Formats: sequence, C-alpha cells, structure tokens
Amino acid sequence: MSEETIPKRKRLQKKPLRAPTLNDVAEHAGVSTATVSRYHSNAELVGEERRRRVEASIATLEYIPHGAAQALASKRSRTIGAIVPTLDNAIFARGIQAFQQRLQNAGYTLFIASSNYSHDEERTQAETLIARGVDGVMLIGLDHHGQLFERFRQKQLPYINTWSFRSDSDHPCIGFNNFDAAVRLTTYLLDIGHIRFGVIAGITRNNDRAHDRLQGILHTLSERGLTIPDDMLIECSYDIAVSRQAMKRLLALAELPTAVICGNDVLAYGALLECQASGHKIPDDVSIIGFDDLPLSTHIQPPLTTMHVPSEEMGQKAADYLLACLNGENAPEHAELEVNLIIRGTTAPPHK
Amino acid sequence: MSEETIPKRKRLQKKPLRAPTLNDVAEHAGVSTATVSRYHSNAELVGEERRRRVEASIATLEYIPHGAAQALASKRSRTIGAIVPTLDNAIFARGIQAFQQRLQNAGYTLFIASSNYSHDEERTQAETLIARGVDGVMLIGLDHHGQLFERFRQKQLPYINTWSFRSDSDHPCIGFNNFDAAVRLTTYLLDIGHIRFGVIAGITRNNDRAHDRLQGILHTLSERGLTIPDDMLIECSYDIAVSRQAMKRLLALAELPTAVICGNDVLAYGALLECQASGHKIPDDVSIIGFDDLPLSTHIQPPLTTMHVPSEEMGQKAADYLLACLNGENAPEHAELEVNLIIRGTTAPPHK
DNA sequence: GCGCATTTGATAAGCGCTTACATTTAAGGC
DNA sequence: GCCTTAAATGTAAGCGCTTATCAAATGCGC
Repeated sequence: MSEETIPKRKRLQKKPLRAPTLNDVAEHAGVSTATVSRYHSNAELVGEERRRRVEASIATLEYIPHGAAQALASKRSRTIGAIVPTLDNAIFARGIQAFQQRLQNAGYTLFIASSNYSHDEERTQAETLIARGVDGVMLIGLDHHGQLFERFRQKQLPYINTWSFRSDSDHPCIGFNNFDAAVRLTTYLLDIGHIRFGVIAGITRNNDRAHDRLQGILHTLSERGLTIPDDMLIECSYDIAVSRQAMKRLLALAELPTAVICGNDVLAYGALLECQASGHKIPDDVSIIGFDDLPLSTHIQPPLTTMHVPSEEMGQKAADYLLACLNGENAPEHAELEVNLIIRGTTAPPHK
Repeated sequence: MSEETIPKRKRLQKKPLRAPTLNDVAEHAGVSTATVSRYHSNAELVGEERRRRVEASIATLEYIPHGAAQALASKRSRTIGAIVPTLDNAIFARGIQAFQQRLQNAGYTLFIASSNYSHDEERTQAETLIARGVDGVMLIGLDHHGQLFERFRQKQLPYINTWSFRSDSDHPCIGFNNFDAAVRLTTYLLDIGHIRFGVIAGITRNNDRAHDRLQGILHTLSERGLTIPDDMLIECSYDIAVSRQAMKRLLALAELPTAVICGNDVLAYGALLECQASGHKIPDDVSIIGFDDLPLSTHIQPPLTTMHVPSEEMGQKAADYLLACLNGENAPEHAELEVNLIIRGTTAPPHK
C-alpha cells in the first residue's frame, strides 16, 4: 500500500516542483549521465544515434543545465567579473558594453560590481567576485588595493587592468599612457602659443588616469618653465554642473587663462557651456580641450578638440586577453593602444 | 619512510594548490562543518566561544566561501540577472548603476547580459542567466519573447519589467506610461499653438517604449484631426549623427515643421545641433522636444525641453521589488513612476 | 573467425556546501 | 535529584554535475 502511495506522490510532485536534471535527461534518453555530459562539453564524442536521443530528450524536458553544479564539479564557472568605478559614465559604459559582448559571444557571462572610486570597496567587490567563482577579472586603472593582486595570484585567476598603460607595470594591462597623452595635448597647446593655462582635472585621488593626466600636464609645462597657480587648477567630479562652477571660478580670475585643459570631455562640455553662457567666445577668448572623445564632441558647437580614446577596442582586447588566458593560450600581457589628438574647433592660438 | 614523504609532499602542495574549504576551517577551529556554515548564515546561532574560534580560523586561513557549492546546496545564488538592450546608452547605464548599487548593498551580485534590442537574443540570454542560477531577473520594457515568462514561472523566478508601465500588464512592472507621457508632451506643443509636426522617433520594432511614445504622439494629434505625413516621421537609432541626418531631411522639406518631437534626448541633441549648424533658430524657427532628461539637457544651449524620467529611482525600485520577493515579503507588482515635463528653452509658440 | 587496437558507453567518486535530524548539554520546574 | 524543555552542536545525506577509470562494442588485418 505504502509502496503505491509514495511513488504516486512523487510523480505528482515531480512535474511542477523539480527542474529536470541531467539525470532525468539520461534516463529519458536511455543513456548514461556521462553521455549527456559529454554531449554538452563536446558533442562529437557522442555517437550519432545517442546524440539525437539526447537532443530530443533535452528538448522535450526543457532541460537547462545547472551552472552551480557544473562549476562545482568542473572548477570553472564560465563567468567573468568586472569592477568599474561607476557605470554612470559614458566611456566606461561603452567599454564595458564591448567587453560584455565579446564575452557573451564566447559563452561567458559578465558579473559587474562597482567600487565608487574606492580602493576598499573595490577589494570587497573582488572578494565577492572570487566567492562567486569567476574565472577572470577585469579592472579599471592600475592602482588598486595592495592585497588585490595577491588574492588573484593565490587563486590563479587571470586578470587585466584597463584604461591605463605603463610599460613597466607588474600587472597585465591594456590601455594607453595617460601621462603621455596629456603631454601630447599640452604640447600642442604650447605649440600654438598658449602660455597661461587653467586646468579642470578629474578627482585624482584613487584614480591613476586622472592623476597621470594631471601630472602629464604639469610636467610638460614645467619643462617650459611654466607653472599653474593654485587658483587655476581645480579638481572636480565628472559632472557638467560641477565643471561649470569650476569654469566660472576660472573666468572670475583677474587674469584669465588663454587655454583650459579638461580631464575629460564631460568636464570640457561644462567649461564650454559656461563660457558660452557668460559670453566668452570659444576658441577666440579661451581655448578648451577635452579627453575621451565622446560621441557628442564632434557635434557640439564648436566641435571639441580632444584626445580620442578607443574604449570599445579596449573592452574587446581586454576580453580577448582573458579569454586567451582561459584557453591556455598565452597572450601578450601588455598592450598599448593608440590615442589620437583630434583637433577640432575649441582650440586656436591665443588672442594677443 | 613513505609515511614521511607523502605528508611532506601534501604539505608542500596544500598551500599553493588548494583553497581552504569550509571543512578546513572547521578542522582548524575544532568544530563541525555545520557550525561554520551556521556562522555564515546566522552567526547568532553559534555560541560565543566557538564563534570566536571560527572567526579566527577564517581569518588565518583566508577562507572565502565557494559560491557554486553554496548555490548548489542551498538552491539560492544571491545573484540577480539583468538583460538590457544595450549599456551604451546613458539612461540605461544610469538605471542599471542604481539597480546594481542597491543589490550590492543587499549582498547580491549582478549579472549583465545584453540583447541588442532583439527578442531572440534576449531569450537566449535569459536561459543563460537561468543556467547561471540567478535568483531573479530584471528586464527592460514590456514586450518580450513569448516563452520568456513561461520559463520564469516554471523556475519560480521573480522578475520585473522596467522602463514601462501599463496598469493592465500581466507582469510586474515598474516604470512609467510611455504613451501617456507622449500624449502629455504632444498636448503641450499643441496648446502653445503648434500644428505642423515632425517626429524623429526611436526604432519602434521590438521596443515598446519607442512604440508607445510614437503612438501617444500620433493618437494625440489625430484627436485634434492632425496627421503626420510620411516624410515628417523618421525612425532612427539613438545616435546623434543619425539624428542630425534625419533633421536635415526634415529641414529640406518644402514646408518645415514648426515643432519636432524626438524619441529621446540624444535624438533631440542631434536635431538641435543640426538646426543650429544650418542656421535655424531654436525655438524661434522650430521647437524641439526630447525625452529622458539626460544631465546635459539642462546645460545645452538653449536648454532642452524634455520629459524627465527618474531612471535611478526606477533602478532602485526594481531592485527593491526583487529583493522583497526573495525575502518572501510581498511587494506591489505594479508601480507607476512619475515623469515630468520640463519646459526649458527649445520650445515656444510657433512664429506666425 | 581470431586477437588486436580503437571507439563509445557506463560507473561511481567526488566538487564544497547546507540542512534535516540526531545528539548532547544546560537550564528550570517540581 | 529527576524529568522536561530548549539551546547548542554534530552527523551525514545529498544538491547536480564532471570526469577518471573501467568495460563493452566495434572495426581491422590476418
């Protein structure tokens, strides 16, 4: 009696309560679990006939493999983690989008965490990602919490730094040299005759990109014997409104700068818009230069002179690097991408 | 002899080769595995003394729990999936950023997948996410592949639609009514006297937001007996350059529209910039209205009249809903958020 | 038709953790 | 002091999958 009731209840519960497992598929197809598993990892290993049976069973049972179980057994999760300072920034979003696409195409899924520009949060996020079993990690920038890389090493996790490049970095990185780029752009401004500069930089703390760019500017100027007075150098967050305020302060100075170098395009938009709002002509009264080359920069009036950053390429290359590591191929650990100074309409020789 | 060599090798291999497991922690602390596990899930359950011991062991061994094993055993992954059309769009990025933050604070990690505005891709991505064992899913928009929701139901997965709201939707959604919003904005334009309209809409295929907005416009106009000739209605992707082209075509028409309604702010920027580039005065010659209220819209000249969308709030609320479901609380399935028409400088009564 | 190499399939031992259940211990109540 | 009850631990059975190992079946030359 109980022999009858128990199976009955089981059968009733089975349908709605339990997702089909690989075991169910194997039973349904009349093959072993190993065969089904092999079908997944390498279908060629399974004979023609059984392959069909397995396929059919998977379809009728609507079987979806259980990732955690796969991960546990195989010690790979087909999962990659990325830690970005914020997604709320066109340029990271774009790069991450490209990164994600590439991974998706390779059958990997992306975990995203954000650090809010804090090293500590970044480390915490990294531990979370490790706990989630990611197979690799992408980071933005070069400077991170000291223990971060140790963790990766100890877990044998491939990782890649992006958005920055230093040839002497101990860690794999794909990006560009922010210092050099800033040198280039400052030199250009010097070459067309500017001498009095204002700088609206990004927040340099915990941000090697912003830091290197600023240092590049300062270094170049000092080589020509120039310095920037304190009130001509303002750090602010990547926000148009904040940047407008900064520009306002610059414009209130007794001696106006003839050129304002901005830490990125958003900052430059703010500067540009503030100038226009207060009746200063760009580039006649003051030249403005940005960094990143966001899509809008071509179209804004006047079009923004800026440093073009290949963010999509960077995202793709970062994905390729990680993928290569995971496939046991060895990829070059350092890749320097090219940035290009795009001279458009916001810069001109200073008015005498 | 062999008794000596084998343990030696083991000890040597142990350090670098194997991450510490919960078992190791239990042994090291001299407690059972259950105690360590309890310590993780609910530390209060563990007595004072053992708790200390466990804590110490975790610290010295640098133990990080194995997420896949946890997920397998507990049937929860503390992981949420989101499928977005693209991250390369300021407004989604912002919303997702808020969504992610909220989840992160609650101890959940976010998986991101992108569908490239394709229902099929979206379904594939959903299956991937399910396979990854997500505990819940966030979607953008209301229209999805037919089988999508079936899958969620069958897996008992909570999910939430965002960026759109329809009171009669069968599925939980948090967002705003795109149709009504478009009605509101069109009505405003009619009220200030416009009669000849151009529309630069987003691609409506597979995109209920774009679709509803367009329908809202068309509906409102038809109520007043107005229609839009074919050459005054252009669908284009959310890209400034493309939008400029569209505006160019509109401006080449024999009879210019007095107002151009744009599917979102990016499209509006393109329209505005194109008008300015070709010497048309905004809003004197033509009024332009956007949708989304991106940060730039306040600052561009003239500031853009647009519909403000609370993308961050939407992201947060979506996270809250999912989190509530996962905690067994029951959250309201439908939440309509308020959008606000922000009248700025790109709209004015038409010139007679 | 035989033995051989070569596929192809099955078996079963975990992967690291959670959790139902059993067990022990401590605390009260009489 | 003994019994009940509750709290604190321990025990061990899986969770769903991969994969090493082994067994069976297949094809080949002779």
